[in-house]
Amino acid sequence: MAGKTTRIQREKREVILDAALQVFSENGFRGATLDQIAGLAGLSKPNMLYYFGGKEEIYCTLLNRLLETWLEPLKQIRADGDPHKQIMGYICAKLEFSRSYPRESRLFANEILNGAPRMLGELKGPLKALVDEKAAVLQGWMDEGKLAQVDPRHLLFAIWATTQHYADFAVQMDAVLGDSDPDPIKTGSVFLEALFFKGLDPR
Amino acid sequence: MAGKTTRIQREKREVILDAALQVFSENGFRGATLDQIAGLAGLSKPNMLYYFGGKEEIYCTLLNRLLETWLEPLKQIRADGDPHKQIMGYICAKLEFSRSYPRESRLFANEILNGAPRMLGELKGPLKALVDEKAAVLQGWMDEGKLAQVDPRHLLFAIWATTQHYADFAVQMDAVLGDSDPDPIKTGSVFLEALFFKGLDPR
Amino acid sequence: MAGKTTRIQREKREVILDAALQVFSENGFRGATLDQIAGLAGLSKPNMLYYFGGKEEIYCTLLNRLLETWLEPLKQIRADGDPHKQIMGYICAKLEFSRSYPRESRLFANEILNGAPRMLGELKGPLKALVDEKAAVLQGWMDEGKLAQVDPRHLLFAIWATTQHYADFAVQMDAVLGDSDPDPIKTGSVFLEALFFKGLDPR
Amino acid sequence: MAGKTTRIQREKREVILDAALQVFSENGFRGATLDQIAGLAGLSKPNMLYYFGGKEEIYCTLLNRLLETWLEPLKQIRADGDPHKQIMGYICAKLEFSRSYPRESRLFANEILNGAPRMLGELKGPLKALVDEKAAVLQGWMDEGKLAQVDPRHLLFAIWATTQHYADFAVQMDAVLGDSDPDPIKTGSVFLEALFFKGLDPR
DNA sequence: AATGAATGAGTGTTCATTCAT
DNA sequence: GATGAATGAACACTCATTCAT
Repeated sequence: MAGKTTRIQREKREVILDAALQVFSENGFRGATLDQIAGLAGLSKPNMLYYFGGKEEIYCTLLNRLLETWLEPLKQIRADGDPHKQIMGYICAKLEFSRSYPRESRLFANEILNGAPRMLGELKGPLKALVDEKAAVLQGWMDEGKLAQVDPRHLLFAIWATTQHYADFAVQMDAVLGDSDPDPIKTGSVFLEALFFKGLDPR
Repeated sequence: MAGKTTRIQREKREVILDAALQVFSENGFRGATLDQIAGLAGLSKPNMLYYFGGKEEIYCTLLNRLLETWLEPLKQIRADGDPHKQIMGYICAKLEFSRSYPRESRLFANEILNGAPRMLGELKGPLKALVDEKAAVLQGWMDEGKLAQVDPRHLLFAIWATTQHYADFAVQMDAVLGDSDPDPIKTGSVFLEALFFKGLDPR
Repeated sequence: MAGKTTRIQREKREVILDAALQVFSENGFRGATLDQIAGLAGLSKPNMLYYFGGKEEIYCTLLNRLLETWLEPLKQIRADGDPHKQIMGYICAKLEFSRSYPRESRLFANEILNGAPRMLGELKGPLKALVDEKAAVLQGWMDEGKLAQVDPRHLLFAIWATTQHYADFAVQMDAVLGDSDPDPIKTGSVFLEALFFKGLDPR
Repeated sequence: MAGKTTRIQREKREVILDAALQVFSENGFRGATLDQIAGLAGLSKPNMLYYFGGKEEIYCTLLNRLLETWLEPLKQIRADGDPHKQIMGYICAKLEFSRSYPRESRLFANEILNGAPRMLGELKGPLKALVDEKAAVLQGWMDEGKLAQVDPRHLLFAIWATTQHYADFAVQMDAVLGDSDPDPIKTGSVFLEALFFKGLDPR
């Protein structure tokens, strides 16, 4: 019995979160209104607030969820794998994320752009720790001569920047590309693999 | 007489625009309030609206100005120059822009992220035309064997993404880098030059 | 069957009324919320409204009950008793009421203070009648020389004011007394008895 | 010039405060609405909030003002005066206050009744200090045999209770008295002077 | 050119009450 | 009897804009 009720609750919460993701990613925290979210979710505003305590709570729920999946691909980089394969795999995973979850990417970008008021702790804590760890892995590969000697953290920044760009700046890309490229992310994938493969070649 | 008044008017408009840039870049269009801008500019709200018709007008004035300087570095790429020098120069110019005008970069990013409702025309028009032109230049260099064969537009995207990242995601960078890197843009410059130089090498 | 259900119903109603008394006396009618009351009573809000028609009904039920016990001590004053004993007994009874039922006293005070919108009829009817009756008793004692000649109604007002003060203004008393007086009502009892005894002495 | 503008502002603030006093004293803090106050003051709600930061600020402004005048009569009690005259003067002053400022008295009573959440500090600080000081004066008179030996603080409580009763419980008094007493405070004054004069006689 | 004052349309949130089960 | 869900009406407060001077 409790299971069934919970299922309904979960479903409604999902509907709300999905609508909220849409609205927050398009308008940022302050720009979004609960009216928009409720309307998109097909609920009355007070009813929505029956499932979530408030605007902030909805937003933070989204952010917290996002962060988990956000860090996941980077965690997959293993020191005992082939450097180029690992990095290419990471780039592809990030691009896939931009393709499948562009709204999440824009939500994240919006938060950072506005100074990350609700996520700075996560960035300075878990993210920094993970980057430190993986930067050491990259540095190890460079020291072994398997990778060009570059700053490992800035390499990660470049991967983030280029791959997330396909989600965050999609409007600009579409405007610039017109109808010429039916699948920009595919084209981008080919380009980025080439760029980073050659650019990181140790020779 | 009109000349003297105009000078004062221009100065006040500059003060307002500077304050507006600050506030809009930190909070986005909807997140910013005229109170904040007026306060930062040291004017009363009604007085500010004597110089600008409204919130939208201030914002659009900023955007329009921005676009001019935004396109400038790209225009500098000349077909008769050395490909690598030209591209490295562009990257440096973009990075310098991120260093000197991070607020402008974030303003632009915010606008794109939110769907570019007030700039889509500019993107589809002037920007697309310029990109088409310069993409042809890049393609020419590639055809001449002076540059690796890659998609020229996505190359531009990558340059934009990586260089603007130093302004738009500065908060994240600072969080991840801690106090270790006193000048991340300098480090980034070295890294990006290496990446793109090697990555675009025609061999 | 109806008897058994009724017993449960009565018990639940008691639980609700007790919680409501707590909340209403602390926050007034408008300041109190059904959520608070239901939470304190350990019931769900809709379930609580199964037992009472609404906020108003709960509140009025409390008020009506209160009035009965409120008038009770005054009724005990008998014309054939000893004047001083009767009056001292009344003062003591009122003080005991302030000690044992401070929440009821504050509920009453709140209602009067707010203009007695839900109790004015009771005041003008039963209360006035009772006061008129007992005022005549007091007047009789005065005419017989057993009590100082004072306005009997204002004497009652003074007794009400001073005794109820120990419940209604308890917060202020505690603040003023600090920790010096472990039992202010006891001290007050001694004081009030002295004051009224001497003050009403016919000599 | 600044003076004239300030005068208008002050006048509006006064109008608002007067309306707020009316509404808050009738309904308590939570029971009062800004709509009521603004309507009574003849202003739109946002315009009212142009003069005061919010509901709390209006309320606290009232409370702070009140406290000053509230303590004033008690301060007038002088150790070198005649005990009975001083006390009778204090009672009269308090009664006058109840006559002239019944809304202020009810505002105060409401705040205390609800636990004094916004005034407890003032009660424990300045009020307690003043009471301690004046209680010592009273005690001195008692030690000199000029006043009956009673607890001086509870004497003050009794004076407060009886005099404020004429403002706080006016509705009840009117209901009980009907039309018989055209000036209850006058009658009360006579009664209270008799009560306290005889009640505090040292013999 | 500048400002105090004013306001209508929102904006997040609360709450008593009702509905469906 | 009991509860999760839903809602309309309020409510405190914000904000871009306008008006009067």
